[in-house]
Amino acid sequence: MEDVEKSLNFIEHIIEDDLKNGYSNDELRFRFPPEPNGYLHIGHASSICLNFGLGLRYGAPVNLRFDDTNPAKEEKEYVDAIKRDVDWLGYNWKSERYASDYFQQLYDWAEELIVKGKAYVDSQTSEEIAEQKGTPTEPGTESPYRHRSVEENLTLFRGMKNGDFKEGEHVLRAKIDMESSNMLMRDPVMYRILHKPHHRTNTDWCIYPMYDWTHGESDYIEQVSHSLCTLEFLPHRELYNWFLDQLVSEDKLRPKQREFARRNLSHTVVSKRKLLRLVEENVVTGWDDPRMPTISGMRRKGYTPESIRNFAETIGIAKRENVVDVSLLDFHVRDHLNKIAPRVMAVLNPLKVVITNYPEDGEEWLDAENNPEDQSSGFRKVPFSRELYIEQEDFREQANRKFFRLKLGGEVRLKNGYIIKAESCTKDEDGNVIEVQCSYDTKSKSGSGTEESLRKVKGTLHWVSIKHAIQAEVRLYDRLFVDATPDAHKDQDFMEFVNPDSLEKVTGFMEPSLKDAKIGDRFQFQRLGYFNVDLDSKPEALVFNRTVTLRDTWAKLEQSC
RNA sequence: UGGCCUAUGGUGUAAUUGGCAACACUACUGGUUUUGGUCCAGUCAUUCUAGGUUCGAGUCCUAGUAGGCCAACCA
Repeated sequence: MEDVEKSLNFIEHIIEDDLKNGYSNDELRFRFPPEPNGYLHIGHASSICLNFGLGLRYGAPVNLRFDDTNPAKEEKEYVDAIKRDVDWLGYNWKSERYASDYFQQLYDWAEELIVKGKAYVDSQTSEEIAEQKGTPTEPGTESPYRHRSVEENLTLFRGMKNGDFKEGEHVLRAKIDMESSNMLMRDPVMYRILHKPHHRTNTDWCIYPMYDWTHGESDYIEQVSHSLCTLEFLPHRELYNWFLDQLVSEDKLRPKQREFARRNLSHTVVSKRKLLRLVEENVVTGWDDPRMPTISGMRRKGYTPESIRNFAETIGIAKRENVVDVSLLDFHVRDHLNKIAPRVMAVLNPLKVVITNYPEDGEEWLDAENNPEDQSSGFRKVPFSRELYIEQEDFREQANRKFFRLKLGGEVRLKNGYIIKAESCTKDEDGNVIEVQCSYDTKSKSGSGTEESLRKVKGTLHWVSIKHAIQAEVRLYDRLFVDATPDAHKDQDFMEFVNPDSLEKVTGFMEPSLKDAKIGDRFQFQRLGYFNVDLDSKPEALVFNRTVTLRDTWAKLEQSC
């Protein structure tokens, strides 16, 4: 009765089948295996939610494993950033692992393969090896070193390990099938010489295992039951299984690799190379710029972990090409923020309003509801006085009846305050309205219970008392790209689609309750959107980011007005 | 010229494995509302094509078509 039977995705179907056919629930184990060579982005978030979500669903442990087999690209800084991001998303890993933990075991197994005649040292250049690899339509040819003796292979491999050779002099290759229709089975490289210090093993090793020789074996060591990766690894599965065949013992669980389609977000690029260009060419301010699709960027922008998890859950997982519309992410961000974000009033594009029949030095503190979605959030006080700011867009000298805002001779309610009527306005020499003179209905105060206070007027505006307002920098973000698939155009560089107006900085005027806002605090600026306090913010100089606008039916309607 | 994967509304996923194509988002209607927000109700599909099997096909068979992946000492 409680929850409607949720339909399973294809990965869950596989697991359910395995459970029916002999796997026990406590054999289930997953892992999230990033290479620590960059920052995590929304695509990784989807994979994190898949693996950790499965862990939660089946009560199974999930390891965080760093695939750190290439010291040329990897750094501790990224390890730390990745841990912080996964943690922020709200997931707990059972155990923190590193492929580098397994270097010795991997090496020992490699010697075993040599002894069994399943691996050999090749002494050709990488160009020669590539040449012999053939093409997808033509078979490869065998290396002249393919039939070295076990003794010679062992001697050479140990020499490689001991640092007797320069980079590129030798590699260790698996001896499989140079004519396989799967290029990866044509004697793949297992080890290469790299005289580079590793962020964890330092100079202990100068040979490093390749991905294919490392990943499945690491899964095996950790007894991962289902090793999930993206579709481009599908051809690797045959090799994954071949390596496992060489060393799996009967009494241990044999990991399975299964592949799913990576999620693509519209109006976004995620490749490290492209994000780096955005950073280097100063299109954004850094990897955590709120416009970046990195987890750190989304965190800074004010997205909540819950909204990202809900998003990942909603889009699901499958095997076909996809481009998820970014509006779905926006929906989940709004959906969660609507429930948790306190409402406040802030004016970003001020127009002065003078209440001519309000006392010159008058001031009163009105009750304002913090969140109509959350009764427990209570009320706060908001100051009212004779001179206020409203948004410029909220006043027109004249307008048709679809304009539910302030116009000359018309009435409108000030949120939490009084009903006012626009009597006149003054303009500068260019004809721009710079001030509106209004009268207020003295008995119409919100919540006072008077007949006047219950009057219905079409339109409620947010506002702020000028003399009480605090000023703050507000950063208004828009999509970084104007095209849905910026990097899918053959003849155009993705940089051509950068939105020139993705950031606008304004000075906002806010109700004084915001004075003590702390970095990361989230608010709804009523009628405008959700905002949070940026990292750059200081107590005396607050900085807000617009996380996402409110849904705006009026903006669409406006053209027709 | 080879091998492998995929195809369901504008978008992303479902369909008890052969039994009324469902859910969410978007868009559009209307209602409620002291946020043009939220909330509520409604509208939007020849399941890539053509044949076939069947009482019955998104699902099975055959032949096409389209898209993707594979030739790093990257992961």
